[in-house]
Amino acid sequence: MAKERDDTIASRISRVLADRIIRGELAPDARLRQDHIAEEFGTSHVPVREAFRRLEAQGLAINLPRRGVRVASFDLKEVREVAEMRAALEGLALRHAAQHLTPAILDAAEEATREGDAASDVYAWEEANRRFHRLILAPSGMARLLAAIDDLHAASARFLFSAWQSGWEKRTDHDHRAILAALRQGRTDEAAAILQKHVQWIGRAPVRTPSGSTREAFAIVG
Amino acid sequence: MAKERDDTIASRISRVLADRIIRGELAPDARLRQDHIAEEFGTSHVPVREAFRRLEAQGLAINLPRRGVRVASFDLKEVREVAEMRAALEGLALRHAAQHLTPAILDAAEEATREGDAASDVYAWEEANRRFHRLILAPSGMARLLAAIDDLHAASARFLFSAWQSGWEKRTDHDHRAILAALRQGRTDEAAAILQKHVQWIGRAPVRTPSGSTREAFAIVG
DNA sequence: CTTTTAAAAATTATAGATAATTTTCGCTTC
DNA sequence: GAAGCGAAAATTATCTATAATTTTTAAAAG
Repeated sequence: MAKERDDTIASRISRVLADRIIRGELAPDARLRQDHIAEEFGTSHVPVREAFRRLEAQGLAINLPRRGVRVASFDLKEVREVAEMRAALEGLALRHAAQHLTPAILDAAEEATREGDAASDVYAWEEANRRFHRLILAPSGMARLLAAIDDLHAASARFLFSAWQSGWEKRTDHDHRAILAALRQGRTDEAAAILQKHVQWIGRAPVRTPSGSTREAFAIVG
Repeated sequence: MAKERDDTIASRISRVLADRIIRGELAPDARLRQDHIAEEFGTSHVPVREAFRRLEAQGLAINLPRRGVRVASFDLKEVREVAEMRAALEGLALRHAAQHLTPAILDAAEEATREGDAASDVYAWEEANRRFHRLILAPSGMARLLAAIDDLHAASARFLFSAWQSGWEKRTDHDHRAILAALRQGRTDEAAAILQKHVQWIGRAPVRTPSGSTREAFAIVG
């Protein structure tokens, strides 16, 4: 079992808080009070503050010195920005990963696609989708690039969960299959082109606002 | 004068350490001892640890839990990786910035190019080069993208200072001028294409190793 | 002369305490 | 009822102290 020996309290707190922010349990602009969080985790506030620095760097929280840390807010402009950054970086990663892809990896990616298609809620779909992308990009072996993409996926997931609070409908992911088909035939440029288009597809869904009315929310659905 | 009211000790420490790492005053793999740094800055080690988390996120340091923080090391593979990430992201930023560029901005960028050409040492050149890139990309208004590019520029500068320890020779930057010419004529795609090629140009220089022999070092020179 | 071992020193990670600042909330005034 | 004011409470940022762990040093054994 993975001992948490090489894991500080700070990193554990930052993972848990990141997850809550992504899932929307912590709403945009919500204050993150260090002493409250410290108490919840049964620690002092020192590791909590270190966790905050991590969340800041990931773009999930913003720090206003002396006035506390808040969950970062976002808007359609940022959804577009993240989509375009993902297109640029995932395209790059795929071009490098292509030559290292094995049939086994592509089969695993296809399985992830099937699981995504069968997902009955948005959380299951997101997990499968993220696994698909990671599977085909990780063989690039570009650590810095992959870390940047991971942070963008976290942002994407947040947008998605915010927009699709309920009412996920199953659908067949034709893009994923087209990407895999192109990769299997060695048509890397075509695979990268589909991928770049794919992650820039922004879906919209109606969400209920706190005031009871309805507005449109936007999110990356690739 | 800029009061340091909205500036924590931690952020000041992280800026100073980042600068030292970039300039090579702190060598790759050098240990960063929190108590020593705390003493130097006349603080306790708590803000030092927060600064470490920032450096980690920037890719300038790596943390081994319980075993301390070290200056991140790098190799030719990472130089290439950063160059390609810069090409992808700066290309994206320029395409968005183009429509917001004014003659005044382009004039300022041309002035930065002239200053870079006239620079007599690598530090002055890097400063002018970074200013050129920032000037033409900032009008994109894409905060997350620009922050990512800033971190990549920090990495680039580190590679550069590591390779060009001495012996900087003046040269005229034709790429910068070609980019500006294309932008002035509204040929955005051409400008972006030159920029993407430009930042992937990797120069090489001989460096003396600690053992007295000579090897080749590589760095992004755009 | 290398390897092993054990004690000593240094270092990290976290807790608990405190000063400074900001936020909250009730009271007053318009 | 809105706007301003001023304690009181809450919160942040930092420091000092301490337990746990790692690294270094040096001596002992092979």
